[in-house]
Amino acid sequence: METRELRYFVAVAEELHFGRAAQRLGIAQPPLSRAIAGLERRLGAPLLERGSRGVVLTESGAVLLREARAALDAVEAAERRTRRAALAATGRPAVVLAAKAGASDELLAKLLDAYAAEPGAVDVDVLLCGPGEQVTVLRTGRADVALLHRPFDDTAGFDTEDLHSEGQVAILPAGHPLSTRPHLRLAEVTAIPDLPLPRWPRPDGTFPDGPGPQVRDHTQLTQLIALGRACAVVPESGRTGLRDGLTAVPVTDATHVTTVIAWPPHSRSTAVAGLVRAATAL
Amino acid sequence: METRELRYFVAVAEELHFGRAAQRLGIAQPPLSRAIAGLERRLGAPLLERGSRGVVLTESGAVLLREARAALDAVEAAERRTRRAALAATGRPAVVLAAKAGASDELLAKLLDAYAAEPGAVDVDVLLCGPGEQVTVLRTGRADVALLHRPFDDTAGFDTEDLHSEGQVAILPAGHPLSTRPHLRLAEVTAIPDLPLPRWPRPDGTFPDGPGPQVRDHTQLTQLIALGRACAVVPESGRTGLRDGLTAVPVTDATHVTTVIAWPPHSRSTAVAGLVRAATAL
DNA sequence: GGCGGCGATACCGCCTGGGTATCACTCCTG
DNA sequence: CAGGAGTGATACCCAGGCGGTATCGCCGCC
Repeated sequence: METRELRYFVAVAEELHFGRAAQRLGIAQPPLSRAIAGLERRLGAPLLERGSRGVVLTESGAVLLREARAALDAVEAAERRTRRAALAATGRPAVVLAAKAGASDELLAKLLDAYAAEPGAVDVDVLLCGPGEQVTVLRTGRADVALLHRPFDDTAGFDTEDLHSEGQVAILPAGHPLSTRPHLRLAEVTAIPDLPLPRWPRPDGTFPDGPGPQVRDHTQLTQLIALGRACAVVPESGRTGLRDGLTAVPVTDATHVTTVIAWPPHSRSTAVAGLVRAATAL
Repeated sequence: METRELRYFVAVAEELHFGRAAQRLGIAQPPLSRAIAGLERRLGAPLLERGSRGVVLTESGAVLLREARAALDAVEAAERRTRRAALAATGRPAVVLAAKAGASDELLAKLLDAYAAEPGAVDVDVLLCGPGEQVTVLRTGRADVALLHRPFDDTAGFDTEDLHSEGQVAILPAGHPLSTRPHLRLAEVTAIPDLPLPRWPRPDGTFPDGPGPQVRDHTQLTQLIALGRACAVVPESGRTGLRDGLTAVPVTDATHVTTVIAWPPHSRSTAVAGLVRAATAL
């Protein structure tokens, strides 16, 4: 199987429509039909059920979609990491660390300081990501190492070391009746009238259905809370540097959040190893 | 990057010789030279140093070799798993469990029994592997789940659950002076004159240099020990069903061996989940 | 029943991957 | 030192396959 075929299939499987998929791929629809048909023939597996109103994935198609995404990520990572290795060989070597924007600020600063103090430390490019993006950038080789947060991020497929565990707090508009309470239970927070929890985008950029405003980053979130249009439950470290007009109240029964440092399992980079060492020694 | 290019590069990087690589790939040498040159041009990275006596990998080339192998494994896994999904959809679904031949026999039997007793259990095809092969078959989709042994097998990149931990024993010919000892230290075993530890093949099939007979499987090993040509240090469970003429003596300071059940991190198979559940409940 | 939407098929042209022949270079070696 | 062997690069050609346009077959819906 060629990566071209996999890309074609993923496009069709995501669009569930040959025409749109072809458009997205920048080719005409007939070659796309042929390519998918060839794939099905060679695999001996039906991948799509063609109905008169678009297509749906078969069982095998769902398997291939998942596997193809992983394979394409691996190919993309191969390309990126090779390019970066070539750059590192000529110019100043660097390592890319992915972190969620607005999270673990303090930990991140300490980590960068500790690593920079190591002998042989190289430049660290910090790649700030939206929620959930770190896993993708790590898989596709745009980053060499990442700070993730269990259980929010899916650490499966990476090597990880736990760094820090913390409880969560509710962020409320200052002056809200509940903001004076010493602590809250999760059920109380989700049930606050007129202060719904926001909806975060899925990896594909779409939003789940339901109430609550759509939110893409930390700034939007704090702004919405300050405006009294939402509340949020975030790790304790998120209360540092809280803007005016917001209060944090511990949520006693929210799951603990563990910050972990994660890297691709077959990484041989000494820079990554150094960062991990510095992180675990914090 | 197309998988064809990656396969070409891996062949050259492994052979370190365009002619032999081309032969292995079943193509002529010139197209191979062109393909590699194109790859280097598009990546903007030198991959190989051409000397008059063959070629050597550059730094970037070593990175690409590692990444390309991973990517090709992922592509191969996509293909295999899709085919298997199609078969499962029509015929009798099954799950492939990889285990090291001659290891964890008892655990394996108990696991198969326990899983078979579960409601909704499917057929389990047991794929017996040579040492180190399980990791490969799991990565390339020839198996869905595997029993691995830390620290011998590299569990990086898989999800795992620990099942069992045990010490190691030295296997000696019956009648050997040391065979009556209640226990041994590792240094004593490695220093036995005329009974060297055997050499196991590397993943690519070649053997490391050094003393000791070359061994490919458990039968060869026990036979060589019975002949008084070698000794071995194996997990305790390897002493069950020991053939005549062999004795086992505990090695007190050998690292403990942990048997783990491992599966690809993004597996969604209910059969794999069932096996893992049955295994952890043992 | 006609029309619109969607995927499949037919057919064609060109790009590119693969083949053969040959070159350029570097070590050996007699 | 000349010649030959070995290795990768280059030149050139051919054809298979990929992508394009035109069109068909099928289904659902006004």
